[in-house]
Amino acid sequence: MCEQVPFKAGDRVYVWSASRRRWFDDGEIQVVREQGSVVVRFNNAKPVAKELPLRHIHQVLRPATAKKSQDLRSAVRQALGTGHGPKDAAQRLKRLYEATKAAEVSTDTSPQLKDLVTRQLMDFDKFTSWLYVEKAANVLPKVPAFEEPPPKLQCTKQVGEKAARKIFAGCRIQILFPGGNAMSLTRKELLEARLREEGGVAADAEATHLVVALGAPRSLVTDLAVAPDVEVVTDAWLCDSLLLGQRLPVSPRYRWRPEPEESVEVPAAPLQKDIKRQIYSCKADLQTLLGSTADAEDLRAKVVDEFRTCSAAWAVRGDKWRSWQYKKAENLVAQARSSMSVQDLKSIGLTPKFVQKCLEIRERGYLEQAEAFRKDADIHTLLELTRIHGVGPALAQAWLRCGVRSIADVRSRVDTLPGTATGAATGLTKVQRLGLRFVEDFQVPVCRSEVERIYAQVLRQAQAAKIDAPTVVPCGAYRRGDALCGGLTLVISFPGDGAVEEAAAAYLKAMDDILVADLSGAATTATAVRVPGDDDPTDSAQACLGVVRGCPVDGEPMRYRRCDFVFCRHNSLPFVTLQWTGSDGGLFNREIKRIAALRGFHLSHTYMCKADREGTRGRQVGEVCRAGAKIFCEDERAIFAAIGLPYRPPERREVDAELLRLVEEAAKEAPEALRMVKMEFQGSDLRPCASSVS
DNA sequence: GTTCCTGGATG
DNA sequence: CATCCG
DNA sequence: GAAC
Repeated sequence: MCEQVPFKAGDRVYVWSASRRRWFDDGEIQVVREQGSVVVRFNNAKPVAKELPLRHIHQVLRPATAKKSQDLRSAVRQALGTGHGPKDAAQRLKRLYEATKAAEVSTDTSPQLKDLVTRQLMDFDKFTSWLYVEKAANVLPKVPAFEEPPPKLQCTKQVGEKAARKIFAGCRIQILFPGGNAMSLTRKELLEARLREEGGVAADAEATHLVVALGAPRSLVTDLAVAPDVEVVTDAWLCDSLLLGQRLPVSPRYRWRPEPEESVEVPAAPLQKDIKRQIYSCKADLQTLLGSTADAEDLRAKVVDEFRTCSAAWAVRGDKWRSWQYKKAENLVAQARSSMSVQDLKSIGLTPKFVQKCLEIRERGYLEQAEAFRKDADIHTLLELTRIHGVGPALAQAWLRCGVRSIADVRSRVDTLPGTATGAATGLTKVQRLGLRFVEDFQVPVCRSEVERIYAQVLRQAQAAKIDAPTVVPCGAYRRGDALCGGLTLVISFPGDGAVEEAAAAYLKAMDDILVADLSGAATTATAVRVPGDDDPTDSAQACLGVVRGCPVDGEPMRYRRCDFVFCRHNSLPFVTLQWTGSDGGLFNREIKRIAALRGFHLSHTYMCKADREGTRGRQVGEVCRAGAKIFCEDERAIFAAIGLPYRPPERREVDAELLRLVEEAAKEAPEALRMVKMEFQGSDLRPCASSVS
C-alpha cells in the first residue's frame, strides 16, 4: 500500500513555488488523489488551483475541520461573538473578564474559567492573549503558564536577539500628566500599560526617565526639581521605541524642551494648574467613578451594548439612517462621563425616545427591540455574511433570498451567487473571494504589540529595498489608542512634489514578501483626489487596502492581517493622517467635515480649500460647486484651528456631546459664514466644479 | 411624507 | 448615473 | 429614529 497521505481536504499547508523558488504558506488542499498527488489552491492575490506532487506540500498549518473540541477558549470565543468588529470584541471581552472576576456569572461561564480568573492568576492582558492563542488545543492551560512572563515579541530572526530583552527593562519611567490637550488620561494609561508589558516600571518617584508631553508648560517640570541624571524626554521617545521594538537613545529630537510661547498662549485653563492638584483631582474622579457610580457604569455598559446591537441590526437590514441614530446614541452614552440619571442623559444630547430606551434597559435589564434582533435568525445570517470584505447589507440580503444561511454556504456557491445585489448570479467578484478567504483571520483582533511588530517589519522591508520614506505614521485604531485593532493603517509620506504613484508602487513592491493580497478594487488603486479645476497632482493620495502576513509571538499561529498603505506627499500628510485615524464607522470624520463645510471649507482626505456650496440649509451641507485655492496646514492642530474646532488628540477622535454641540453651533452661524465665502468668490479665483455642470 | 453624511468605486 | 461599500 |  502507498504511504498514507498526511493531508485532508481543507487543510492549510505550505506549498513550494517552482517559479519563485520558495515556500508559500497559503496553500489549501482541495482534493487528495490516490496516486500520491494533491490538488492545492494557492496564491492569495490571484487564486489558482493546481495539481502538485506530494513533495511540494510541506506541513499542515491549520487543520481543515475546526473541531468542536472541548477547548475552553473556543467556547469563550464563540460565546463572545465578534460580529461587530474588534472594538466591540474588546469591550465584550473586558466585560466578560470583569464579570468572571467578580464571580457574578455562574451559569454561562465555565467554572474552570472563573477559577482561573478569580484566583487572580490572569490579568486582563494575559487573559486576552490566552483567549486568542490557539496552540495548546483542547488542553486547559496549566496554571503556572500564566505566571511566566508573556511570550516575547519575535518578528523575524533579525530582531530575535534584541527582542529577547524587553525594551524598557530596568527603566523607571514617570509620565507627567499635564491635562488639557497636551496628553489625555487615556493616553497616559495606555502608555503605562505598554511600558509595563515591555519590562519597565511606571514610577511616581526616583525615575530614570521623565516623560513630558510636547505642549506641556515649563512649570510642570521646573516645579518638580528634577535630578540632573534623569532623562527628560517627550512621549515621542516612548512611542517610537515601542514602534521600533527597541529602546532608542535619547537624541536631541527626543529631549524635552519647554515651549514658552505655547504655554502662555494656550487658552486651556487646566494647563496653568499645578500638577499636584491635577493628579489629586484625577484620583478623586476615579474614586467617585468606582465608588458611588459603579451601578451607573454597569447600566452604561448595558445601554451601549443594546444600542450597538440595534445599530448593527438596522444596518444589515438596510436602514442606515436608523442605524446611524442608534450609533450616535451609543457613542453619546459611551463617551459621557456623567451618572446615568434622566437629567444627565438629556444633557448629553439624547433625544427623549432614546432616554426612554435607557429607562427600559434599567427596568428590564435589556431592550426589547435588541432582544428581538438577537432572536432573529436572519439578522444573525446577515451579520455573518457582511463580515466578508466587499459584502454589505444589500448583497447579504440578496444572498439571503437565494437561500444562503452562512459563510459556509457562500463558500460552496462562489461561482453561482451574484456578486452584486442587483446583477446576475454570475459568481463573486475578485475582492469578495479574497474577503472570503481571509474572513476567519480578520475576525481575530490585532493587539498593539503585533501592530508594532508588523510596523517594524514594514520598515525593515523598505530599508532592505533601499527606500527611504522619512515618514511612516501608524494610524487607525492603533493611533486612537485601542487595545485591540481590526487591522493597521500606515500613512507613508514622501518628500517632494508631484504625483506619488511611482514612489508608492516602488514601496509596495518592496513589501512583496509580506504583502499577499490587495483588496482594493483595481489592480493597484490610484486614488487621486484633486481640487476640482486644479491639476497639481502633489496633493493626491494613493491607498492600497492590503493583506499582510502577521507577526505572531511564539506559539501563536500566523494570521493574515488587514494592512492599509496610504501614500502621500508631506503637504497633505496632516490631512491624510486625520482622515485615516478617524473613528469607528467614520462618524468623527463626517462630523468634522460637516463643521468645515458649514464654515465655508471643503475638507478632503488630502487637502482643504475654501468652497462655495449649493443647497446649504440648516444643518445640511450642500454640494461643492466652486472651490478656492488649497490651504496649507502644517499639522493636524492647524487643521482644527482652521475650521475653528478645539484640537482633539487622536484618542479623542469620537463623536461626543461636545462635538455635537459644536456642530450645532457651526450650523447656527453657517449662513453668515457661507455668505462671506461667496463674497470672496465674487472677485477672483472662481473655479467651477465639473459636478455643477449638468 | 421626504429627507437626513463623506467620498469613492463599480458596472 | 444609480447602487453599494468602508 | 429625527428634522423639516
